[in-house]
Amino acid sequence: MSDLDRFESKAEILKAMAHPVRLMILEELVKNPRCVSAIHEILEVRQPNISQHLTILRNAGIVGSQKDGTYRCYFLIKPGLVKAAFSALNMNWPETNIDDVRKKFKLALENRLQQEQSS
Amino acid sequence: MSDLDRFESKAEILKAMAHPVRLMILEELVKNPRCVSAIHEILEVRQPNISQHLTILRNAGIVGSQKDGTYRCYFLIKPGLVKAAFSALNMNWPETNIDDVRKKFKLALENRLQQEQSS
DNA sequence: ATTGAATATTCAAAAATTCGAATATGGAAT
DNA sequence: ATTCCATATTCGAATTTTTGAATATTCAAT
Repeated sequence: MSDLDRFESKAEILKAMAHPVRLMILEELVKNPRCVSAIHEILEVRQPNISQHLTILRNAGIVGSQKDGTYRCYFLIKPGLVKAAFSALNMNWPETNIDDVRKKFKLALENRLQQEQSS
Repeated sequence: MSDLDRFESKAEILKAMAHPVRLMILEELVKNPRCVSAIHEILEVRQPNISQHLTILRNAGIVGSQKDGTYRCYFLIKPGLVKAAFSALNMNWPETNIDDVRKKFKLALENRLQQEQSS
């Protein structure tokens, strides 16, 4: 697997998640499997559009679905992944200290210039 | 903050990360602050394009930068966020058992229909 | 068979993203 | 002052995403 390929599939997952409506859908699905009309009641988004977003999530392998009569039930294929992503986004992360950056950068730069000379 | 707004900013972050080249850049920055030319050496991407991707990451508040002479050093503003995101993506998550879904969905559906009647 | 409810698909237009090419800026060194 | 190096910006074309509108499909119930 090429260096770029390694990230293609991860980018696909992130891209599929990277939409406010789809995030809202996923938040619902974290709590419970839901059929389209249940999602439709919660979100102020037209039904065909919800189906479109669900298709995107399905194609990305993030959700799966199962029919029950005229209903279709959607669920998270890897709930852990979605939960972990949400928790990463919700966490109040500390911000980098700029002085640390300066130190590390100086070191990295010196190493790089040294390598250039020796090669 | 409206229900939709809550997810707008999270979607912005995910969208900014959701590109293979930007993921590669972020993976480098997890290890160390880097200047543009260092990134350019690692990735097979033209320099202006790297600057464009860095601008996207900067606008999303994911990276910051600091000048040193003609170099400009980029760093992660919230390394924890990026690390958590990578670890979520790298983890080998277990997949949902389809029978669990059936049970949960039946329950959720029944509750929903009951609520409709009583209202 | 027909109807109605739940969901999906198609199409088109607007908006956003992507990236190369060319060019610009800004600092260092001569 | 000029040149060189590191980086940024602009512009345009190709592609992709987004969403509404209209329509199609599928199943259940009558």
